[in-house]
Amino acid sequence: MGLEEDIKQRKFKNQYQKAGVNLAFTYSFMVNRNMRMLKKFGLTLPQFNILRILRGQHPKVTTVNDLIDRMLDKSSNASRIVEKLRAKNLVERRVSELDRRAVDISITQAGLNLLALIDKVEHEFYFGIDSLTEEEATLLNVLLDKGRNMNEPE
Amino acid sequence: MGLEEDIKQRKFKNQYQKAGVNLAFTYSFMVNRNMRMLKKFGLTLPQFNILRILRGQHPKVTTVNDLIDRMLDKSSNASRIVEKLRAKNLVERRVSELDRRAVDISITQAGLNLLALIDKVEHEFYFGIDSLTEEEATLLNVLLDKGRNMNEPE
DNA sequence: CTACATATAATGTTATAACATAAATTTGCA
DNA sequence: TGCAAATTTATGTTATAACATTATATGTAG
Repeated sequence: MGLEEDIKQRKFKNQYQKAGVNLAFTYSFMVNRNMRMLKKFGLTLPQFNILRILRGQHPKVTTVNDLIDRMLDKSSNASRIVEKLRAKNLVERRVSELDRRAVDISITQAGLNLLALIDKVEHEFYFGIDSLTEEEATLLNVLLDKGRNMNEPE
Repeated sequence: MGLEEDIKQRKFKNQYQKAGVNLAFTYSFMVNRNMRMLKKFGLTLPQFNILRILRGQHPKVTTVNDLIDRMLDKSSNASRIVEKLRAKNLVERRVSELDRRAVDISITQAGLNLLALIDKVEHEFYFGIDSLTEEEATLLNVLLDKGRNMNEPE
């Protein structure tokens, strides 16, 4: 279904305006689906994203600052999300030896096990796997990357 | 800058996985910018979206149910967002004559004036206007529409 | 006409996001 | 060295989102 029908009777002034709305609508569509799926595993989307970053670094540790850098949404609540994960024994937290301000975080075996479980349905996080060819998906990525290059407003 | 550099050192298994992450990252990029801009006008993004729906219907009225249908994120808090707008005299609310459960909402002249002001910087909501050709933007829209067609997971 | 199901909006509650500030440590430099 | 500035994380506060419930009105079957 095209965007105009999805959000009902709206004309767009140009393709750039439509792309902005389309991006938001498509994201919302995707993220609702992802949240529903993750809920079955007892995770929120930010918790899942942080777990994945930690797995990517494993067995190296990751500081809170590193997490914030790599998070998609740059939330300032990384500490609290980590604490939620720690309460579930999915991560460990330890004051860094080198810099006692910093906190080294690492994923636990339980965390790795949970992610391994989620990996089995990972395709549900993919976008367009049912409907785009590999070439189309590649092109979509190129266009998204390119579209983010904008001039600073004012 | 490409996605891999933006979120630092990550390899994707395939273009569909990358597209899912890319969509979230690009949306976050865009929405942060939009929120910052709207804040100057004293609006949040959901408030702005509702105002625009109301303007699209103007001078017809719109019920809360209609709003929920047309909202991008299907928030269940439409009533409260409308109340925020009413407190700023940007919308009016009146119990429907035909169905006394329903509430007719309409944008006020002040609301129209505010949107007219924002219209002048509307291009900041556009995606890719600085970097995509019209053809590329059109193609992006086609790919997003197409990519949303997925099979229902279980 | 009554009783019950449905529709519509508002509200209560809990969790999270956004923003500001605080506390502890490190760094750089006079 | 000593001290201000910067860095890193945690926490306080307010606003909003998500989810459930309630209140009121309408539709409908008997």
